[in-house]
Amino acid sequence: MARSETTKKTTRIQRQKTDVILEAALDVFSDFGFRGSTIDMIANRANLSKPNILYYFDNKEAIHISLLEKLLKTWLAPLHEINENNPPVEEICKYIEQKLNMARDFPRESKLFANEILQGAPHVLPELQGSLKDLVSEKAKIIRKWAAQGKIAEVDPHHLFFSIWATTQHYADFDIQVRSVLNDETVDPFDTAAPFLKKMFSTMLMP
Amino acid sequence: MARSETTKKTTRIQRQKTDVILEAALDVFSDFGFRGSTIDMIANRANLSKPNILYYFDNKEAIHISLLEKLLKTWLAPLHEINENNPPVEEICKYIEQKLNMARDFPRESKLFANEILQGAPHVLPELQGSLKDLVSEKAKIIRKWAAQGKIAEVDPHHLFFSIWATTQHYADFDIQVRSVLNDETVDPFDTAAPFLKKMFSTMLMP
DNA sequence: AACATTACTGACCAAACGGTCAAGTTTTTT
DNA sequence: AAAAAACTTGACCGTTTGGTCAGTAATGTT
Repeated sequence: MARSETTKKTTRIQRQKTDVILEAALDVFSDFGFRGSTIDMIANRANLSKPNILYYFDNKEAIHISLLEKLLKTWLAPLHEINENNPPVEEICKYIEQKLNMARDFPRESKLFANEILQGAPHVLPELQGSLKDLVSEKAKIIRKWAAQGKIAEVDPHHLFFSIWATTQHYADFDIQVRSVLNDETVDPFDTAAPFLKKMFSTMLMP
Repeated sequence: MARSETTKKTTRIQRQKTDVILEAALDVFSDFGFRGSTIDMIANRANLSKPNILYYFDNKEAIHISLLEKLLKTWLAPLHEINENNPPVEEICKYIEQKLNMARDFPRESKLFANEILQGAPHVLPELQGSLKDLVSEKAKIIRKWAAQGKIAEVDPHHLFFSIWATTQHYADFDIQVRSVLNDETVDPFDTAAPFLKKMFSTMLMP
């Protein structure tokens, strides 16, 4: 077991080093996937020795899981914020903007998550079937309520969320393809994506 | 160099075995990514010995590249079919349906491609910047023409394609997440996704 | 049947990898 | 200042992995 987990107190150095390691690991894992990454790559990026990494984490998998746990919390935060009492279309557009900003500002996290899901979610399947599913079905109820009240058009709430996730995360995960196809360095894909997506979803939701 | 590439003629056995190998490799690569897959895993799945695999392919990378080349051809076929002279919304909806059917019927190919792009497209970057970019800008012209003629609403053609790709492929690549959130084995996600996506995009394109 | 070509495999190798450990250094505590 | 605790690392180990090769078996050709 990693030394840092045997004691109760966390020291200053422990906090600093685990942060450095996780930061480096995010770089590496998001670029090469779990199996494509090596502890040596993480150690080099973090300017630490391999045994030093393993002093703070039990093994390679523990680093990965630690990253995913951190990620999941921030990843679901915007969805939590959807509020039944605010104007529906505004609320959805705000959610889209937040998700798009996250894709722009945290592309490594998005790719890490995409990698994990692509491989069948070996580490986060319980969370998908638990907290994520519950949160989504809670928010789906709100969407259905809005539709029943005539505030928005009738739409399948689940597919609405899938589409928002897919379109926003696409700009982080498929970044290289987006830029290859656009091939116009003067324009940031995210700047033009935001109005496009907002228009698309608000048009669909218009009663 | 692989024996099969040194001679001009391809024998019956060569065609059979390379097919078996590529089929097994698609299984493995789409599940574990390039780096997460081993030649032994492919050999086991194909019921062949490892050296026998390497008799037909130079190395692991050659199998991967061979798969990607095969994939790219069929992957872009539906986009080619978009015809300027047909009714715009129908034409886009047909494209969406074709892409969604491909995600349903060829999820392994979709995941293989997603894996490749996520890792920065090390093997297909030239194709993205070449044939894909050219094809997309050709079809973007058609979209803009339709809009100028008032046949559809004004939309950014590139983001339109990105959104179609993202939403349709999402059901293959993020399959595990989709099913975790829905958790309703009685309904096939693809069946309900089709009308949802068609409605979303046709509403947006309505002039 | 004799020969040539193609197909196949067990044994092997070097490099890469995840992980360990004893011994040393630095920091904190008293 | 001394003792204790926390931190760091070079050297090492067993396993996995991509790939080779010499020799054998099967297939096709004349």
